[in-house]
Amino acid sequence: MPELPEVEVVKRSLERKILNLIIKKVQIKDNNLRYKLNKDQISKVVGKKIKKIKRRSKFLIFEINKNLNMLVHLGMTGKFYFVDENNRKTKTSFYYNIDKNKDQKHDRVIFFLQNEQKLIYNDVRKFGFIKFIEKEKLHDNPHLKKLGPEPLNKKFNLSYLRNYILGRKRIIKNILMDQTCVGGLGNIYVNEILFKSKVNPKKRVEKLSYPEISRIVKNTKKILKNSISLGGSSIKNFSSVDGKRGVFQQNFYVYGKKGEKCSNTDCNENIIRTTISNRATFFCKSCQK
DNA sequence: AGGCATGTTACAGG
DNA sequence: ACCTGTAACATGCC
Repeated sequence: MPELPEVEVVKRSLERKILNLIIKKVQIKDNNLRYKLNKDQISKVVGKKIKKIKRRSKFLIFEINKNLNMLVHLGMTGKFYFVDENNRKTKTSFYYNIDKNKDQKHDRVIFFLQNEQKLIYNDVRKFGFIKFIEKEKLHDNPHLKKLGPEPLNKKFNLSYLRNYILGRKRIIKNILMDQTCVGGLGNIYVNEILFKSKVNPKKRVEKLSYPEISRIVKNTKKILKNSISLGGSSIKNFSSVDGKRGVFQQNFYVYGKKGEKCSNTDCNENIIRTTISNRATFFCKSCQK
């Protein structure tokens, strides 16, 4: 589910709820996430305060008592939700599975917080992870070290991308998916960005014109910002605070639209689905050259 | 039953 | 060193 906009929405929602709360206890329900948590790490966290929450590409970074960081990646299906003292789920904008029992089955880590609330990390497929890292070791953490610029940062601009592309012989979709080029884009957004930019996902980067590169940069920012403002609901089961479903999904132009008519008004082609590096790729062969 | 799924990473081969 | 494709991870849904 979570690409940059979803992670950003999760971050903002968490900030509103858990900032400056003390972690009273951490319970591991299932320690088979991508990396195992160990007891040493857990004991360092207990009794400490969540001071700050940051996002770097698709990673969440919780600052705990200034010198300790908790790095979280949601993988494909990771999510956070809250349970109050009566074991009632608290609805938040990142509460996306309606079925309580099913949800509980995939609870992996429970953080018992100061105000009698539990913050639960739930992950169906267990591709996500939680890691504790000393603050001074954070900057050379292998997960973060090689990340490219944030797509919404001004460092990600025409000259950056033009330069990055220089001397590389890859197709544009793989470049945008590559977290070392730009950090935070995933399969859904890259499909959408290339459609809006009228660039064929298989186009080799050395053949891109400046206007095309420029459109890609601009549409990247525009699409991500728009999705964040809609609550980052790129997700099938997403349900926002007021119960509205899939707000963002309704805004897909190509992703999952195989066989449907191209949404450009002057075009009569149908959207094609193909595969690039094992990932579903949707495009209009008439509009995206 | 089989194919597919928002992500990352290791590996083999070019 | 750079690039690609494939498979693997674990689970559920259509």
